[in-house]
Amino acid sequence: MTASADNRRADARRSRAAILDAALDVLDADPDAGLGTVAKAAGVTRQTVYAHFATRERLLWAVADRITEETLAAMDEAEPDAGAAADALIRVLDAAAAPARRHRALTRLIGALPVEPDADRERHAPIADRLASVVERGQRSGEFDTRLRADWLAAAAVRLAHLAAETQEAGQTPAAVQQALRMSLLKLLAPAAP
Amino acid sequence: MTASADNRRADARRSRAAILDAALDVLDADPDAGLGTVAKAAGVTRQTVYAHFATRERLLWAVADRITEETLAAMDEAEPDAGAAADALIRVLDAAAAPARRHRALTRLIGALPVEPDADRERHAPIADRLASVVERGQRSGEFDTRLRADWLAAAAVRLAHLAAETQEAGQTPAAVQQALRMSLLKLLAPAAP
DNA sequence: TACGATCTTTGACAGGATGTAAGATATTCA
DNA sequence: TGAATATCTTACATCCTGTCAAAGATCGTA
Repeated sequence: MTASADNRRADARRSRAAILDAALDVLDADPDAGLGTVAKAAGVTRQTVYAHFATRERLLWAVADRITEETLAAMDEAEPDAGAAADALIRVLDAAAAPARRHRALTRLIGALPVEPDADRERHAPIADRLASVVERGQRSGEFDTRLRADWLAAAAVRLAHLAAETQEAGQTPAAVQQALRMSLLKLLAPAAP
Repeated sequence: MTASADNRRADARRSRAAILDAALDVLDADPDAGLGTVAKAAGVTRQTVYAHFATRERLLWAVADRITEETLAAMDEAEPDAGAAADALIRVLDAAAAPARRHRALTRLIGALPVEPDADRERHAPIADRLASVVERGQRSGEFDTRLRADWLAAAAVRLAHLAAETQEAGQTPAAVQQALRMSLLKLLAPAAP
């Protein structure tokens, strides 16, 4: 009764992991690559891919989960509970951006998947929650506005961070973009004037 | 030398328009539909589609252009130059949201297309420009903050409007979402405190 | 270590979509 | 009406997704 809920699957686990790794690489380099290409990169047959993921879309979702986990880990490492809420928020936002930036094409691809809104929300819930709790901390401490919902503010912060990332890709200097983002966030989050 | 740069194409124009119309309908209902389905809906053969659009992707871009035009028209009808800048901005933003909402699935599909950042920016330029000039008007009149660039503020407003649309789809009451959006925009755009 | 269960491989197939091509036919404009 | 242009029909090549079945390899365990 030692820890092995995964009965009988030493090689199966290996394959699954290899496929996921390969999918990360291959599909990020070419989002239109077929499962055959992924399989080859994983050192496995196409049919083995199907043995683990019934459909292309399911594989994509599994990859999405993986990126989400990376993101969560990066966020947690950025110490959401330390220091001023505003600083923490920016720090965590920045950390969360890294994995998505690392897998740009793949992120686009996954974002384009047909999705029921509920499942989508549930998928992003852990990320949204972490941000929302930073916002809540700021609201409790008086740093942030309490008239707007924490989840709204958290989501808005994410959007602005995305915009900043894209603006930067568009060629503006990182410093200028960083400053625009920071000022925008501070204005948006600022508590009501007395 | 009368206006007919489109030499020799009375029926060709008809077909092209029919195909575009059909693509709007069909692909919005089912983004995975094949070109055969589009052709049939247009009352045309698949090969005729290829005669007008060398590839599926090109057809999609043509559809995107069409939606962009719809959006521009809707924005212009919302009188960007009338009244207070903040009201105008919200009004125009709201008008711009309608076409995208009308073709939800299609918008997703197009958004997922592989795209060179430059081409993408150029494509959205007319929309961004209109919004930016409303922002500039507000900046000149002292309604808006001048420390942030007008194009940044315009883009930020678009993101927040998107967020509002999604939040509403997620089940929150339109009134609450509208209010959150309005308050957020006003805070973000507000001029620096003396 | 040998067995039985689980995974993987091989090979093959069906269905469907994207593109391409050529010749015949119809439409348009002049 | 005649010449140019667009469309239709038919056909083909290719790629990708999914599915199936049987043989082979690997794993955990008795």
